[in-house]
Amino acid sequence: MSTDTRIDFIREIINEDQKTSKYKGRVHTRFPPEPNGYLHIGHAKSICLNYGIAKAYGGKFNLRFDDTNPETEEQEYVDSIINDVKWLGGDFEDRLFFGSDYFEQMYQWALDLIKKGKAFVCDLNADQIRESRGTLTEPGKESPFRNRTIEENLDLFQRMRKGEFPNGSRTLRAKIDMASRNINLRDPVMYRIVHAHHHRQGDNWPIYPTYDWAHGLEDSIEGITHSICTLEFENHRPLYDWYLDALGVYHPQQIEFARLNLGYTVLSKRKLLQLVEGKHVSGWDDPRMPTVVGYRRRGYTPESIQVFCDKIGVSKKESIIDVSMLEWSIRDDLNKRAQRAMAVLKPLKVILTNYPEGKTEQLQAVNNPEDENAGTRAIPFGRELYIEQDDFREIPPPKYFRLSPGTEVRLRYAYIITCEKVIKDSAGNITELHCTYDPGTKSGSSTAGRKVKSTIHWVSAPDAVSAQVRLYDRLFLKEDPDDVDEGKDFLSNLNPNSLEVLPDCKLEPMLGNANPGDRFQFERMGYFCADTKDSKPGAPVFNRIVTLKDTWAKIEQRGKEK
RNA sequence: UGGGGUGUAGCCAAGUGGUAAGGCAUCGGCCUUUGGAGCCGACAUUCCCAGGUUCGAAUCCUGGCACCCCAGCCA
Repeated sequence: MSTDTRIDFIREIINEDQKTSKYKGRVHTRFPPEPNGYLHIGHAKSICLNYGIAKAYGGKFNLRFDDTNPETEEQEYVDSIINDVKWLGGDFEDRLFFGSDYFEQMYQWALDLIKKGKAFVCDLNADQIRESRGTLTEPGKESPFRNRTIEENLDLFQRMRKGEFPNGSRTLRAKIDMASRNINLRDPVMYRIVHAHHHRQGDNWPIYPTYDWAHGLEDSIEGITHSICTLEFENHRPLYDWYLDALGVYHPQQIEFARLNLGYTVLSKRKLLQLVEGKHVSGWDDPRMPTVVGYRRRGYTPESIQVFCDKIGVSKKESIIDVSMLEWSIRDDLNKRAQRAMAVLKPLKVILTNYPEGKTEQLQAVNNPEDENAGTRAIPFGRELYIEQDDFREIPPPKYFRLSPGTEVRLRYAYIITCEKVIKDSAGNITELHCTYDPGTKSGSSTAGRKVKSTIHWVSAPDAVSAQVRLYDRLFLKEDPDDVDEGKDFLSNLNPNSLEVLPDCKLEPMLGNANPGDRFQFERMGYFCADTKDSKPGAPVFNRIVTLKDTWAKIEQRGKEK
C-alpha cells in the first residue's frame, strides 16, 4: 500500500523487533472493530496502517470483531464492516475472527487467575465500585470481598457463569492495587453479568468479559505481534501487560497512535448516529457522510483513500487533517483514469444562427488526455446547443474570459462562436443566446493564429440526455463542528447547502449508458459518479465526487471579498 | 493539586549533537482547445517559552507553559 520510504515510529519499533528477533521475524497485525456501527475514514486509517504494515513486512493481517458487549452489537454491522475492509483492500484472507469465539478459553483463564489468587468475585454494585475507586488524586478503598477464599471465588464465579445471579449483582475483578496512580489498575472488572442475547453466542453466556480483559487475550490467541490502537488506550497498556503476564501466556506489544480527525466533519460513532437518526442525512451511506459506505457511494476510489492514509502519516500528535488532502487524493487518482465527458449542469440554450437547419456533425473527442490508450469518441453537434449559464455574462467582470455580448469563445472539440444577441423573457431573464459560428475554425483544422481566450463545454440540445445531478459540499460550516456557542451542539454548525439537487442537467449521449458506480470527469466541472442506488442505464443520476480545481472561482471570490 | 501523553510553517510530517526533507494549501511565472492537468519558482535565520551544557542544540540538561487522555460492570 505504501510506496513511500518514510518510516513512522511504529515501523521503527517493528524494525527494532525484527533486529532483535523479538517475535522470531514474524509480523502479525489486526483490525479489531466492535460491530456496533459503520466504519468511517478514521477506521480506514487504522486498516491501511495495520494491513500496510503486514504487507510491507511479509506478515499477516487479521480482521477480528471485538464483540464482547451483546447489548450494542448487531449482525448488520458485521456484514458492512467485512465489506468495507475488503473494499479498502484490507486482505485478511481466511482470517476472519470473532472475540466471542474465545469466550470459553477466556473463562478458563479467568479460573486460572482465581486459582492464582489474582482475581476475586465482588458483590459490590456499580455505584459502590465507583465510590470505592477513589479519584484522580485519592487512592481507592479495597472491596470488602477482596479476600474471599479461592474456593469461594471459584464457586461464585462458576455460578455466575451458570446464570444464577441477576444483572449487575456481582463482578469478577482482578486483584491488583486500589492505590495505583493509574486508575485502570484499581482492581478492574473482568466480567460483568449481562443476561442478553449475543449476535453469535445466542444465550450461551450470562457473563461477558470487559475490553481490558478480553483484548490482550484475543491478541495472544491469534499470535498478534504488534497490537496497534489509538491513544486513549495508552493508560490501559499496563493492564494489558498485567493480564498477559499474570497468565504467563504469549504477549504481543500494544502500540498507540493518534486517531484521525478531519476538518468540516465529525468522526464519532455517537455523532454519526445522531446525523442518521435525526435525518440530517439520508443514511449511513449518504454521500456527505465520512463513512466508508458514504465515500464509496460518493464515488471515492479505495486507492485514493489508501493514498490519503499514506500521505497523512502516523504519529502520536493529535491533529485535524485539512480536507484538501483528501480532495487532492481523489483528484489525483481520477485525473489519471477517469473518462472525460461533457455535461451542462445549468443549461442555457444557444442557437447558431448561421448553422444550417437540420444539419448534424459527429465530432471527435479525446477520452482522457492523460491516457493515450483511452481513445476517442464521437459527439453530435448541431444548430441548437446548451452551454453552462455560468459561461455567459451579460456584463463581464474583469478577467472574465468566457462568453458575453460581442465576444467569442471556443466550443470544445468544435468551433469558435461569437455571441450576437441575448434573448430575454418578459421578466428580463436570459432565455437564449443567438450566436454565429466560424466554419473555418473546426477543432483539429489549422486554425493557428486565431487566439481565443477560453474554451467552454456544450451539449447538442436535440441529442442531450437529461439527468439529475447532485452537488455535495462539506457537511459542516466550521472546520471544528464542535466549536459552538453556549447551549448549542454540533448540529447547529450543519451546512444548510451541503446538498444541491439539479433536476435537469444536459449530458452528452454517451453518459446516458453509464452503469451505476461509473466515474467520469465532466470537463471543467469536476468528477462525478453514477449513483449506485438511484442511477440506471437510460436514466442516469450522478453524484459530484469533487470539483476540479477552479482558478476562476478563486478570482471571483477574491473580487467579492474586496 | 495524581498519573499517562503531545508541542517543528495555515494543515500534516521528516529530523535521533554538525547547521530545518517532503506533501497539502497558498502566491508568482511558463504552457495549454478543460481558467483542469503538467512544468518552473517562492514559502520556518528557526523548531511552545526561559535558562544551561557544548566549538556547535529542534535534538542533551533544568525550570516553566499549553493542549489531549484517564475516576463505565463501553470499546
